[in-house]
Amino acid sequence: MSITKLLQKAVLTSLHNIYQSSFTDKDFQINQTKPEFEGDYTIVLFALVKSLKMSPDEIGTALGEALVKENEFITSYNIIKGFLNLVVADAYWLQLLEKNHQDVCYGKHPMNGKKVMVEYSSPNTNKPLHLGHLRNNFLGWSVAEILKANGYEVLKSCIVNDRGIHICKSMIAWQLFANGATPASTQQKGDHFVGDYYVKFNDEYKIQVANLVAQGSTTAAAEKEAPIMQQTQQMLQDWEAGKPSVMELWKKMNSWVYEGFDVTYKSIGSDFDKTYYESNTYLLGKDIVQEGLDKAVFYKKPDGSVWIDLTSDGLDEKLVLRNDGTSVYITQDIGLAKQKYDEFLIDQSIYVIGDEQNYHMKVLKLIAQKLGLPYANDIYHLSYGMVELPTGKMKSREGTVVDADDLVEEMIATAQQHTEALGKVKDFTTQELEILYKTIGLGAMKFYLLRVDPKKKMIFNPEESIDFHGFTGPFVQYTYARIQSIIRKITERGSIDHQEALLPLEKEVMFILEQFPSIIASAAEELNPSVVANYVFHLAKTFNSFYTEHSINNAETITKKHLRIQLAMMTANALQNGMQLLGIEVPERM
RNA sequence: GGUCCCGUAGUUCAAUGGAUAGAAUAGAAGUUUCCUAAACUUUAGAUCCAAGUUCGAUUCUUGGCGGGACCA
Repeated sequence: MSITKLLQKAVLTSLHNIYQSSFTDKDFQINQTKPEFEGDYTIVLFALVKSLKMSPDEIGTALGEALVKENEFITSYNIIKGFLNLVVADAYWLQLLEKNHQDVCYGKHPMNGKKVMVEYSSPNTNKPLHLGHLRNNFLGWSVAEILKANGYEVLKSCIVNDRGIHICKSMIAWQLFANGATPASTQQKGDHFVGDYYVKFNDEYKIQVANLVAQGSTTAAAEKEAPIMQQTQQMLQDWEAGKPSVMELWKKMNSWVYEGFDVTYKSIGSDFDKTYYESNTYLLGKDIVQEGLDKAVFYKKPDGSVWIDLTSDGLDEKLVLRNDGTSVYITQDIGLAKQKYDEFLIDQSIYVIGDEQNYHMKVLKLIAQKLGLPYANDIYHLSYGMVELPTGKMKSREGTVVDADDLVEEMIATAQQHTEALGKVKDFTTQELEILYKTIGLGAMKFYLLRVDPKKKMIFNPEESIDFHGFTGPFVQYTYARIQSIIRKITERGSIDHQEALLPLEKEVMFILEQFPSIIASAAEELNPSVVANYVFHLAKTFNSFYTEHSINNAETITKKHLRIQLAMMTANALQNGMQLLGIEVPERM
């Protein structure tokens, strides 16, 4: 049990003993004591003042006395302006250390029998991944790991947007301009190759529209009539009709893209237990439309289109089936949500999708609820903010989109430069160096994108992202590597002296280590990896202060040495486990 | 027009309604005969504005101002 829970229970018991009435944990708060006061944890007394009609000092004194008397792990107390500061016994921290310093599972929670699906990544097959996708991928993967560490069975899934007008655009452009070129013939990664034709489409389209406008068309008419657009629309129809030549081209170009994606996914460490393709799911949900009509949740307009009225929930009327009988995104999404639930019997369905789709996801959940679908309440949109550049939003038209592959390459190259400049690993083999550069470069990038609260939009500053100092992945990795270096030199282990008083920095590190299980739990509750990133940095930072101040191998006494070795081991373990939850490896040397 | 989100040091980020608002980076000054200086120490610097609720508000409410997203 965590120390805060122990304290909570102790306070409730003491309060009951003193005042003979029952309280709940909502009647008081437990905070960490501010460093300028003596103590480890603090009970805020103000909330009790009202119900007990006594001064904070009176309550604090009675409570403090009782707590110290009734609990071995609380040694003393002091009261300052309505705050009851409690000192936790050194023995408590020491037994925590002795018990857990070798436990590689420290911080993780037992299986809870619940099954969750996390859908993330979800790329389009008309262009390569960019910076925004990276935030999505790292978030999704990390959230899945965090849930696993909290005892959930997790399925990672991905829906590939492999059909539709945008896919046809690159197909048309390839037909028109490629002269049979392929990724192999141009030595290009498949996703980039296809992405280039998507760009070519837009270039040509722009020219054609301009020409039509010059000939007297209105812009709106020109955009509709441009020959290349007409061809694309025709191709979409052919695709839906299953025309063999179109299907063949579609399959060929998509396979190029998948080859490219595979390389990227492998390098950034994304993986999936189940991949859905929109070409297989886009017809789903039509049966649900009928069900909705039967239940009068949906209604039909005179033109035959089907709608749902969400105005009573503060939203709009929403189209669920077009008058030509084709479905819209929301229909498919409801269909896929049902399929996921039916196929895997999941308890919760998490969607890692950008906040631009907040409205859409709200509608999805609401429709599911109105239809009375059993999984409706377990749909959760993990909404994250867009990644912007210091100069503003990324715009493909202005060529400011940061490509994922380029970025990865750049980060690894930067890691190499820094490492070479420091010259600490000259004895590494070429292969070891390659692994190290990747570990550091990707570690820096993942940490940079995960350290911010997912809900908030973030600014990606290229210069800042390649800085390996301060609040960064390499900082944490470095702390880990230094500890490993010490541990490698250790020849003996021994027991620790429980009588010896803890130094402030020793205690501070243990204090932070104690919180690790609670941190993992709240990261899962909030579905927020930045909680872990902040924690791991804080731990590393505090350990580094301890490390410079106190020698481990040349400690004052042999028992101190044993204690500090255990402290270092437990810290390294927590750092490694915490980083693992973020999808970041830690090197033994750097 | 409607719905929603966001305004914290120069910059990028923290802070279940609690004590003197924390970090990082950039700035200034230091630390290496000693376990990896990708480190450590010291220093200066911020809650958009105005009301309200509260013993207490960065946090909750309302209204402004500024920025962003989405819906037709």
